[in-house]
Amino acid sequence: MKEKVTIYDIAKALNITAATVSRALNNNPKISEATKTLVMETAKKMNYEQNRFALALKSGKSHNVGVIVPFINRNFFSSIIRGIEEELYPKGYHVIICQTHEDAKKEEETVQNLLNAQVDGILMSVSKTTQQVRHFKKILKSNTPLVFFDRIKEMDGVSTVTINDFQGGYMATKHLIDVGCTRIAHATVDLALPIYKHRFEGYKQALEDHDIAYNDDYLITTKSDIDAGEKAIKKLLKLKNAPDAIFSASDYAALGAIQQLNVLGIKVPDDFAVVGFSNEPFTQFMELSMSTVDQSPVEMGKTAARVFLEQMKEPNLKIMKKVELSPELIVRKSSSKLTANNKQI
Amino acid sequence: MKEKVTIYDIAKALNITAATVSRALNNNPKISEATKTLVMETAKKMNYEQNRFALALKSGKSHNVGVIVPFINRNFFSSIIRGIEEELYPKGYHVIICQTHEDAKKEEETVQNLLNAQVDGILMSVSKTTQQVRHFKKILKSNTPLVFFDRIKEMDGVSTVTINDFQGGYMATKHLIDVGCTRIAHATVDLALPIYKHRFEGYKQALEDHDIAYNDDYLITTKSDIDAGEKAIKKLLKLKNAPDAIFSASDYAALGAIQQLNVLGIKVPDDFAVVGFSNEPFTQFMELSMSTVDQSPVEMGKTAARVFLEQMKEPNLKIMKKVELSPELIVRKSSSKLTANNKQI
DNA sequence: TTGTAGGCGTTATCAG
DNA sequence: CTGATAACGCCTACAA
Repeated sequence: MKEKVTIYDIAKALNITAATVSRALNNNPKISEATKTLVMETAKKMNYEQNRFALALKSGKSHNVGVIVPFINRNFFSSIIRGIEEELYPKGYHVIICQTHEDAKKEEETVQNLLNAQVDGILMSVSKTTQQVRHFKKILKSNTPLVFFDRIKEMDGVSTVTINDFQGGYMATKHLIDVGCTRIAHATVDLALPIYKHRFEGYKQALEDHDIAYNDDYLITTKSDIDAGEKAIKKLLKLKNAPDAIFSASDYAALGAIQQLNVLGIKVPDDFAVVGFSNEPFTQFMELSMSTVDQSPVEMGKTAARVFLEQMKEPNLKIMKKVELSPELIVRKSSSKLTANNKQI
Repeated sequence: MKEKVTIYDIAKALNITAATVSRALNNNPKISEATKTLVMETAKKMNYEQNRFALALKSGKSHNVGVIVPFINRNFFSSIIRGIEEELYPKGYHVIICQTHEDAKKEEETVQNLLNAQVDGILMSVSKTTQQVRHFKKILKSNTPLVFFDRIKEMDGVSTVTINDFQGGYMATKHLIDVGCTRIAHATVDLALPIYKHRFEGYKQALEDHDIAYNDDYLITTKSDIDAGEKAIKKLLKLKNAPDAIFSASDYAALGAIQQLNVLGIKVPDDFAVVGFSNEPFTQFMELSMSTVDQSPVEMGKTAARVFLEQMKEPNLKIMKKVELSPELIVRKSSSKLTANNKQI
C-alpha cells in the first residue's frame, strides 16, 4: 500500500515501455491519443505520483524557492511571505523560509544552505548588519535568480522590489505640515540603510518644498522599538525650540513616542502630532489610532514572486528589474488636527 | 565556474574511484585516514557540494518538512512557524510553508502536494472547515510523521501539541470572578472545534466552582473579528439581566467588544471587564490594554518540531505523543478593577 | 583498504 | 508512434 508506484510499474501493467509511459504522461505530441489516455487512466488507477527527486536530479530544478527574512513573525515580513506563497503555489513552487535574526553571518550561511538545496530562486530582504556581498555574488554565479525585496543591496544583476520610501517620507512630512505643524522632528533607524535614507530624504525634501528649514537637532537616530521612541521624545522635548510633531520611520518608535507624550501630559495630536511608518496592525487598534505609511506587504510579496517567475521564463537572458510600489499615507487620529485640510480614515 | 563538481571530478583529480570519495566524505570507518583527509581537502578546494537530489533519490528523504497553517501572516501562526524553523534549521531541515485560507479543499490538495514533494514530515494546524480525515490517513499511510499543533483532529497515530485550552478558559473566567464580576458572558467561535470547546468548558467549570449558575443567554457565538465583537456586545446588553464582563475566545472579538463599549459610554473595566484569548500583539499596545491568555506560540512551534524529530529518530516504531503546554493569564487594564486581588502586569 | 557494478525514477537521444 | 539505452549524482553490496 505504501510502496511508490513508478512508471515501470505502469509500463509493465500495460506491456509497453517506461519511456512511452513517460512521454504519455508528459503529453508528448508523438504519442497516439489511444495510448495516452490509456496510460493516463491506469496511472490514476494505480495512484501513480511522479517522483520529484528523480525529476530534480535529471533537470536540476527543485521547484522550491528560498525566502530569507530577518524574522518570520514580524507582520511586515509574514505578510510578504503570504504574498509570495499565494503567487508561487499555483505555479507549482514550494516556499522554503529561513530567518537571519538580523545576523549577517547567519545570512551567509543560510544562502549557502539554500544553494546546496538547489532552490530555483532566492527572494530575500537583507539583514541590517550585512556588509559583504560575497554570498550574493555566489548566488548569481550559480545562475540562481535573486530578488531583493524592501531591504535591498544595490548590485548588478539583482532584481529588486521596494516601495518608494522617499515618497513615503515626503507624504508623511507634507501631511504634518498640512495640519499646521512647523517644527517636525524625524526619528530614523539607520541612515546607512537605503530604506531609512530615502525616508529621511523625503522628509527633508518636503520641508524644503514648504520653506521650512531643516534642523539637525530634530533628526534623531533610534532603534526600532518602543523604548527608543520614549527616549527620543524625552530628548527632543529638552530642546530650546522643541518640535511639535514627529515623523518616525518606525511604527514601534512612534508608539513609544505617543506613550511618552501621554505620560508627560502632552496632547496628541493637538499639541504634538505623530506619524509612523509600516502600518503595523497595532497602529489601527490603538485607542488613539496612529497615522502611518502603508507598504502593502502582501502586494510586495506577490510582486517579488512575479519578478522571479519572469526570470524563470527567460533562463538564458539576465533580466534585472526594479519595481517600485507606491506607499499610501493612512491618516488616523494621531495627526488629525481640526485645522487640517485632510480626510480622516 | 558554475558547473557543479561531483564526486567523480574529485575522484579523477586524485586518481581514485568515486566510491572511495563517497566513503571518505561520509567518514566511512574502513577508509584510511590518509585518503580521508586528502579527499576532504581537495573536496573543499574544488568547492564540492553534495547534490541533495541524488541523495534524496537514493534515500527517499528530502530533509524538508511541510508546515500547513490557515494564514501565514497571523501572529499566532507566524510565531509558531518561527519556533519550528529555529528548531529544525540547525538539524539540517528546511521548512516549506503552505496556507489553506481555512479551506478544507485547499488543505487536502496541499497535503497531497507536500506528499508528492516527499517531505519528511508534516506539521500542521487544521483548517476550521475541515471535516474529512481522508488526507490525514494518506499521510500516515505514506509513513510520514504527522504532528498537529493547536488545531487538532483526534486521530490514531498522530502526535499533537496544544495548549491546555480548558485551563486557559478557566483562568480567564476565574480572574473575572476574582475581580468581582458575577454575570460573565462568553464569546466563542465554533464549539465544534476542540480549542473553542475546551475554552468554553473551562469557562463553565470556573463558574460552577464559584457557585455561579451558567446562563445560556450569556453564550454567544461569533466570528473571530472586530465586527463580531461589536455585535456581540450590542446583543448582550439588550438582555434583561445584562452581563458585567465577557471572556472572549478571540482577541479580535474582544477588541470589537471594547470598542463598542466605548461607543456606548460603558466604562471598561469598571462597569464591564473584558478578557481575550491569544495575546495578539495589539492587545498590549491598546491605550486600554487588554487582558488575555498567552499561548506561547514560539514555544509551541519548537515543541512540535521536537516531537517531529523524535519521531524521525525511531522510524520503525510508531510514536504518538500528546504534549500540552500551559497557557498564561496576562492581566492588563481591561479587567483590572481596584477591588481585585490580582497583580497588574 | 579500495574498486566494480547496479540501482534510485525520470527523461532525452537515437533507432526502428 | 514506440522501444532500448544512457545519464543525472550518489550510495552500497560484493569482490578483490
